[in-house]
Amino acid sequence: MSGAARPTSRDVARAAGVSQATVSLVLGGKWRGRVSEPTARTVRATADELGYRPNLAARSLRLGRTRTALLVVPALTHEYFARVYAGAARVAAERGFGVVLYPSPEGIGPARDPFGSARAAIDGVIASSMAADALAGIGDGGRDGGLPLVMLDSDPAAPGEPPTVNLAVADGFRQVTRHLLALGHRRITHLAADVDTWTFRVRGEAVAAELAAVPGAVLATEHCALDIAAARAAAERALSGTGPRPTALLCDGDVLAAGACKAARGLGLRVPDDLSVTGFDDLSLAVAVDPELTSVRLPAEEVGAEGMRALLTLLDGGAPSPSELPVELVVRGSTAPPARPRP
Amino acid sequence: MSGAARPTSRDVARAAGVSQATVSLVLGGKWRGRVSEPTARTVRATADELGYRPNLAARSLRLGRTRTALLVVPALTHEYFARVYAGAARVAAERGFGVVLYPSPEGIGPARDPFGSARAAIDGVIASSMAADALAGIGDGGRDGGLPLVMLDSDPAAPGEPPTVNLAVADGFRQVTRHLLALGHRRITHLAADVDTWTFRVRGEAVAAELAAVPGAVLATEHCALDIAAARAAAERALSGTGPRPTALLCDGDVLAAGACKAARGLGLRVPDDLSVTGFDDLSLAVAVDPELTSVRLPAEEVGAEGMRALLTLLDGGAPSPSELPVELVVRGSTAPPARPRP
DNA sequence: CCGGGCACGTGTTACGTATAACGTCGTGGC
DNA sequence: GCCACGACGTTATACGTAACACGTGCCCGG
Repeated sequence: MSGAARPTSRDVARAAGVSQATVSLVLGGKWRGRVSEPTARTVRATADELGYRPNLAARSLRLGRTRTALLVVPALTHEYFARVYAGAARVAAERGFGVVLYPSPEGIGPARDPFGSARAAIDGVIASSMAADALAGIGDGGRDGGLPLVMLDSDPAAPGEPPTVNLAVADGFRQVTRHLLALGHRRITHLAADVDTWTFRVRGEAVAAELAAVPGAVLATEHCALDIAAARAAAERALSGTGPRPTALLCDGDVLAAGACKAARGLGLRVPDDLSVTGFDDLSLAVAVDPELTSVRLPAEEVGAEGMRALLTLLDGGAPSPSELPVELVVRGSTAPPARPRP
Repeated sequence: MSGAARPTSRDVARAAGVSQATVSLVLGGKWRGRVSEPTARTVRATADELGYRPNLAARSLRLGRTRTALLVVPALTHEYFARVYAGAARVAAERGFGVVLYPSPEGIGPARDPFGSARAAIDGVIASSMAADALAGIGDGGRDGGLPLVMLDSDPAAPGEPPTVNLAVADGFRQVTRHLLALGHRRITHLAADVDTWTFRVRGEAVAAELAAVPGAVLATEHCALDIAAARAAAERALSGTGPRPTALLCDGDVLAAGACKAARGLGLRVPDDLSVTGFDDLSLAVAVDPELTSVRLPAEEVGAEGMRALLTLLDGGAPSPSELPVELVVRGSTAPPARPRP
């Protein structure tokens, strides 16, 4: 069925009338001063004609490196992580590397050792901060097993931390908070994801710090899980509690913001006339809902790309410096000045 | 830095006082009647203690198989394909396989041979129909290069087609059409994606066939690209053309439906009171927008899972039968009986 | 008492590659 | 005229695993 077997470097050598070693040298690019130009040309032509592809398994075995990185993310179905993957894969491909995914424990089945065989076939790991829990469960009691590791969206100041690639999340939240304050909002509720990772922890502080600078501004916080239904329920709590109602909901993500909008409509409040809502992440969802969400754009692809660059530097023996990528406030239709208090 | 090197099967053998061959036999599971139970136990214990992991490169080289499949999808950022991946990865993991992604040519850079090195390290390919174009450009002039291949959402009746896993897309469109007809809609516009693959081609026919059975029902079709902005523009064309306005927009996907809803609101039409809109795919987006979309739920994970099962069957020398997975209409708030014609 | 089997392992090899170590041939310097 | 040396390749080996093809003893039937 499959006809001829894949040609090996020896087949190429035979066809070109040289030794296997020469083929390896030429195709490996380290032949300067060892093989003549015409011979090299012949070898390349022959390899091309036979459709030769080096056997990666053999190469990996010989070199002890696999040219494959592992990317650990909590869930690919979240657009942010899909985009992180895309960026990482792009940079990897440029350098002849592959990227294999480990998309969270619950996604892959109840393996005792979740990495399973992948562990042996990779040169390094890029791990999302949100996946740190999964990471802790693997291998030699939570150690990285000696594998080069790059962390995404993890606390850069943590002691003994591996190289990190971060988003300026705190800055993003300061920006969005200032945007609401500038519009005139003074009663703001932070709809916070109940996820205990660095990237989420810094948000509340950033919001509080900005509000503290404005006399009369009051902050409330409502926690919920990272899905629409939970966000809707939390927003309903925030909007129907006793005391004066907040005029703006500052959400930890576009998904939460979408839930908040639904809660508002359910309560007969119009967005943004009666209630301003802000998102975060700037997913495609942000422009799919009505009104479109004021949000904060994250360079997700660049996070993946930069993470991969850092890992490659690490593999080359270098010491990548921690990087922080800027984010950008995108104002759309879900925010407006607060309605005048009812007479 | 990394301290001790990874233990090999020979290290285990030395520590356990047996030969490397014995270790391989025991750990490979084919030792029944060849190695005594106590010896086997000792070997396993020693391997465990040393933290032995077989070197996958070596194993692949020896066996000529890599236990890795390639999944070709057009874009991971589309939730449907992320879910297909999840399903495929789950089944693969159960069988000790890995899944590597090839997420479209534009996503991975302008490599002349897009598969690049991945090509050599895989045992088989699962390809989404939408990625057929990308597939055609690779390797030996469009041939599959002898690699086992499973197609997802591809025409099962095409001659010489590899094994396929399909969704009952036509049935889904018949269901959604009947739903609209049952509500009383007679002027329906099909907002169709301008993608020329089987899974999209069959839709128009299905809708037309259902409408043909109902006297007085008229069908229009508007084509657009698969994104929100394009859908919105197309919907505006459909809703503001001459002649009687359609009372329902039947969309090829939730993304298009979201765009259609925005168009409706922009024109001052309420959904579903003035216009019914239906989606397809039942992404998380369907319940994020307001009103929630009547849609058709696709077992995306199961498509990936079934595709992987078919590939594994193929690799075992079997002949998987084409499978068609059922879909399910989910009625939500974006559809209602048409408004009475204005007096 | 001897030989055949059986239970239990072991020696050896090959997978395809990269590279260190080693020729070989021609040529130029002295 | 001879040696050293550069240019050009080749031979040989190791990476770690799986599995084929053999040993060893030992038991048991004859």
